[in-house]
Amino acid sequence: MNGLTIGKLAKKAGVGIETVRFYERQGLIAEPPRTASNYRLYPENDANRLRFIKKAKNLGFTLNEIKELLSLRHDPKASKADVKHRTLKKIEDIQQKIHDLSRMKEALESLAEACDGHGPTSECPILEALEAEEKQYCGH
Amino acid sequence: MNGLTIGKLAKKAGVGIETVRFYERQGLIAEPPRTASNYRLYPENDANRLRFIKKAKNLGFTLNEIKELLSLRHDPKASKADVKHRTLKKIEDIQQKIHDLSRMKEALESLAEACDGHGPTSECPILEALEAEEKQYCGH
DNA sequence: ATAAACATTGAACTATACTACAGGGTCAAG
DNA sequence: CTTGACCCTGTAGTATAGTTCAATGTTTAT
Repeated sequence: MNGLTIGKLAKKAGVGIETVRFYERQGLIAEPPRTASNYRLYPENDANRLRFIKKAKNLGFTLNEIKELLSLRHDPKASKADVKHRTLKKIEDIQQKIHDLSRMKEALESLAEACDGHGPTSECPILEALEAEEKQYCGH
Repeated sequence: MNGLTIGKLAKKAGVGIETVRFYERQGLIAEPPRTASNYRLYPENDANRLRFIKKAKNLGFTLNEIKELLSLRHDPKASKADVKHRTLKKIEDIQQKIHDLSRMKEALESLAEACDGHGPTSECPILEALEAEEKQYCGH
């Protein structure tokens, strides 16, 4: 027994069956081989691909961005230099996201502390969290 | 001259005018005072609020989640303990996101290295990036 | 062998988050 | 005092990411 039916795959990846078919239409997962009775039979590894998509979506990437991320490895019509260039750009995006999340986390930690009655805490740590760097660029 | 018209505010925050009115309808920003001629007049600080919303959206939070985040400070009908509890939960979410992004970044760095012809690199670092921890919980 | 649980397609429907009018009023410059 | 850039409300349309449904075929368990 090799391969997963769409239901097994969906369950393993924690997504809906319809979502799997939707991702196939969108080109996020490859069309799998079919059984004699026309059932899709997925390689086990597609569960990881689906889980990746799920997490990446949770991290604010659109399906199109995720498609790009997944196509970075083995892109046949792209030079190594081009792949490297695009990869470095993605890394920068991600670095920025990590940075923003870290600031948000700090703000929430400061808020949690304020809840203990320990103070003094800034009046509005959450808003401050992500605004500081803008000021440096824009000078408002 | 105190306060920003909706157009000035939108420009300062880097969003569309319609978006500002939409966020007002959704309860993400407060209804501002109006001029005699019924124009909205926003406090300067609302630009920061809008920028926060923009960034948080980019980090994968929905408008509803963002609303919750913004209401954590000064929630009148909630005990300090309750606010603290919800805040700690948000911090965990964020910690998880940072973790996932870090793994993704590592994977892309490994991919970028592979582009230099330095090797050997894993065949599929991107998929591996986010799948490892699942295995530990599910034992597949 | 028959019912329950699963699979197929295609099309319609939903939620979220905007975005674009239409039809009007306001304001600042020349 | 008009022209253009701005604002108002309300409604309708769009993009993204699914979700549901109908009508039908297949597999599995009793």
